[in-house]
Amino acid sequence: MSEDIYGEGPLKIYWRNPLHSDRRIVVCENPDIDEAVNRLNEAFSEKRVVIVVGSCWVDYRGRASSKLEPGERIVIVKEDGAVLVHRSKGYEPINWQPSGCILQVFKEEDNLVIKAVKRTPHEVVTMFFDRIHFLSTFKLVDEGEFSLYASEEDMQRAILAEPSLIEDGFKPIDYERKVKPGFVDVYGIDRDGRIVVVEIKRRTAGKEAVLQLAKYVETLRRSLGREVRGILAAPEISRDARQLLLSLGLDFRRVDPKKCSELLRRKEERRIVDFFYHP
Amino acid sequence: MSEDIYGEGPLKIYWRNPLHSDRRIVVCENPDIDEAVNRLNEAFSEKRVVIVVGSCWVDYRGRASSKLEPGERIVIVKEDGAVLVHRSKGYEPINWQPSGCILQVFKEEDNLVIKAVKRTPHEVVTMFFDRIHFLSTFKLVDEGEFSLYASEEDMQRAILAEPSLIEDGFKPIDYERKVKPGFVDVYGIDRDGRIVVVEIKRRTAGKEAVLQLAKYVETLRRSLGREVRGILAAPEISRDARQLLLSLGLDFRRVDPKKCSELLRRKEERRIVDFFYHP
DNA sequence: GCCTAGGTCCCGTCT
DNA sequence: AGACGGGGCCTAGGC
Repeated sequence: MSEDIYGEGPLKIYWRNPLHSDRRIVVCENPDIDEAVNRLNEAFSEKRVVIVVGSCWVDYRGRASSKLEPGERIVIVKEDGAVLVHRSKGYEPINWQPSGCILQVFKEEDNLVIKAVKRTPHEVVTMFFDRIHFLSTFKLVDEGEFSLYASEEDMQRAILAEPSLIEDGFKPIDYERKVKPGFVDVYGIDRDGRIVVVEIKRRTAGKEAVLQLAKYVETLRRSLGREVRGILAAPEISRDARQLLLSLGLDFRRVDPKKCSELLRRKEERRIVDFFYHP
Repeated sequence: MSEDIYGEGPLKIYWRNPLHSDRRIVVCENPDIDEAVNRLNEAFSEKRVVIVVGSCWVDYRGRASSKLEPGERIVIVKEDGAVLVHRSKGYEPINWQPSGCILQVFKEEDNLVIKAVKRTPHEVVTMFFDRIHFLSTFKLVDEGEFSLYASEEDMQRAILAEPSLIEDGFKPIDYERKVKPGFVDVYGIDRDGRIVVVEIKRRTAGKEAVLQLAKYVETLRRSLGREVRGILAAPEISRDARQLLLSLGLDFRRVDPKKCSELLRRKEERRIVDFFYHP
């Protein structure tokens, strides 16, 4: 068995000093059951993240119940009590417990037992290990922000379904329309009968987006020999891009990708309800 | 950096022998980027399971897109190419890729980059590591069977084996029967010879379940040109759903998933006993 | 490839 | 608390 301990600092490493108070990472290779029990108790009380790899079997009882026969798996226990039992294949854990469950660890008949209990609904996952290949516990530092964006395609579909997202009276004619050097996202006419080209961007539009729109507008203007309006639809536009947009006589319309995907979902829902109640 | 290698046998351990052909577990603590690239390439080509713990940021592009700013996380890559990025809290991975994606690993500007690409839909998850706390790769041996009880399938089988769970005189004719778009869970006739459609839910049935049943009843009524009864079988039904159910002239029957699985177990037991004692 | 439906779905939100 | 709907849902099964 070897053990390596890293300190708080990003690069300083403490070797074989389990008592160092700053230790953030503890790795035990091939620990015996007693040591594993100690390490896990320590980890659970300190709300450390735990990874156990070893030979285990698992019982689950709750809304349903299940039995997993022995085999080698990866078990993760997180700071908030979430538990995941992963096999060597597949996206999903074979057994699990969502966050907020209470953890117990003990030795029973020479096996390591980890019990994760949750209430409402009452559910119990019990993991039995007869061999632990390795066990590690961590204090992970993670303040990184996570941002999720809906797709540009959602925005396009939402605009086609609800053209007033661009402006009142806008009527789409076509989309993904081929113009010489590419595809126009949406193409239509405004309330005064003028041709409109819409360029959609899922994120803050920069000068590149403006130039792309300008290119399409210019191409169409020439090929049709008539006035063409250009509208940039995006959640935001950068200062420089707005400047450029105005100087080229183009318009900006704020469109939020998330709202677009919600709008689409609502439309779909209504379609189904209408089908049932007015068939 | 230390490294420990276990052999095929359950207890025999090979220390610091990276060339041993039987190695099943490789653990690298605090590896540098080049070593990590080598280990990962080796692991991916040998379809080993990988766990990486370190400081990383993640980009996702596909149906939607997302950005995860730097922080310490656990990344798991499985034999079949499934990828999971886990933060220190929560049941769900913050980023992921389902099984079947193609993996690339390389060094770029002193960072370790793991790229997981999937097609249909085309999706890319890119993970950048600037520090790796530890990296381990495994050949997990896992042939253990998994059994789940009290699923909707158990309820279906129980109803087919014991149709009085629905009502006295009910006779099932078919199950998983295809109707225009979808499948009827159980299909049969009641004591008065009327066609019955049964929709099974393993938990409290909501309005959606009622609408699902209504859809099947309506479709069959039209295609058969005769009366069709609809029965929703579930442990509970929500107030609103019950209201809707009644207004549509459908019935509810309380059926408990656990009792279904017990019934099946008892039937199975009896079958085995009968086989041995009255062959 | 599409569509349909289930899941120990999980999770946020609202009543 | 329950109820409802969304999800990069994932996954399995049919066509």
